[in-house]
Amino acid sequence: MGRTPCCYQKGLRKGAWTAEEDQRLLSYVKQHGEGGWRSLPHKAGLLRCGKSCRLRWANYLRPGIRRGEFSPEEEETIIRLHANLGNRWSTIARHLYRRTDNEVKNYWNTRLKRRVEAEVSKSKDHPIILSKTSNNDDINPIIINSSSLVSCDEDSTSANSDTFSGVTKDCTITSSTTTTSHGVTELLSTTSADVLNQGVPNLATTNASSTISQRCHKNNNALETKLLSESSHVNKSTNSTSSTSTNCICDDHLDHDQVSRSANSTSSASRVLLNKIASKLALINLEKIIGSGGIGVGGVGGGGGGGYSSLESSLASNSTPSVNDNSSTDVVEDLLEEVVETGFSAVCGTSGEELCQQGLEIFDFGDLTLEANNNFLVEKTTAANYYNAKEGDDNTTTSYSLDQLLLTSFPKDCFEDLIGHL
DNA sequence: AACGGATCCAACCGCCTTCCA
DNA sequence: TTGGAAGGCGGTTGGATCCGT
Repeated sequence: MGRTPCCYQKGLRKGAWTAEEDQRLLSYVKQHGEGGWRSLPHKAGLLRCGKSCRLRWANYLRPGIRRGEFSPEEEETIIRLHANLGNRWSTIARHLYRRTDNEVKNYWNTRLKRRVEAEVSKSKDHPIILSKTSNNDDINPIIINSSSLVSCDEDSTSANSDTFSGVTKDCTITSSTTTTSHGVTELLSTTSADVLNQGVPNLATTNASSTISQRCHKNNNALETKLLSESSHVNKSTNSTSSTSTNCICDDHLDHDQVSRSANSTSSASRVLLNKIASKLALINLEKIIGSGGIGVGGVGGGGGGGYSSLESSLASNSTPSVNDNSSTDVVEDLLEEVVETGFSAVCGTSGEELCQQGLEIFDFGDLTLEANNNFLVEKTTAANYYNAKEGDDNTTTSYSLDQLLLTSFPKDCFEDLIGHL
């Protein structure tokens, strides 16, 4: 026996709504407001179940709903968020101006899904090479195959998944002829310290973020030492044709020429892949929720008319709470949820005021725009501007290449610190 | 013009979460 | 703390429309 439909009742109408029914529903809700859906049909004189009324209102009759063709910007947003979030239509819809989840879902299923799958299929022949061919022939380059990125494991319960946030997923890395699975944190650990050193100053122009970059640098040095040691062991104990994830990861330098060659490709397949990487980076930047004390905030306005979320509006009032303040737990959880959903980067401080005093810059890694030259355009603003943001304020943008973006990862223990606080 | 397959999308269904008494 | 009601969400369906033959 199946579950009885929640609104099963003999004599109720189903199927397409008539103009008269719409009018009845519209005028009733105008008069009495939303809610009380179960009793609404009877009161409004409709032979429909409450659920059907709610859906009709939410997806069709509610004032302000935008209908019609999606703009290219909206399409790109859907593709990017879907890569991050999967089929979380209501969440995705919240990032589009006045679109309903149902409409976004339909648009994905009927148009975008096929297009993206076709692009991804094409991209199988265009791997992106992130690591150089070493002088040591035993060390093979890492090749992140585009189809592998697509197959990133979305199941957080996977035995191999990186569990630090519950949302960071495994990526399959193809190295020569072997295929191995890695958490994205591990993947990003391929960033070498000296390259990090070159890149971080671009991102760390303030005291506060310099502190973070120093920590990052320190961690990366330790990581590199460890990996080099492991690599040397592996290279001695395996023959030269075998390839392991370890000897890939320890490679000293990124090959900027190769990265450039891949990143400069103008094929649409490559751009789909770069967008995918951008999406993954948005998740990876969860790790930047860290800090040396309380909690700060990240994210620059919703953009595209998406409006401010509850989190953003609470923060915009310069009232960022301390994590030690129990009354602020909800806000902190909102922050985490927001970061998880959008990929907004977050940085630390104990209050909005303090962040302002530190002159901190806030980068919005959740909303990367892929430029014609295959660089990523990142919105940024100062904490002061963020907290005192007025509608219509423009944020500045900075262009980063793929490898520069890769430098923005931070140690995962920082995130765990924060979880500990909660 | 008629037919049939493909596509679109509003609406339904059932599970899950949240709310509240 | 608990259980029922209400609401939210995502998967799926089926009728309408489009389009090629």
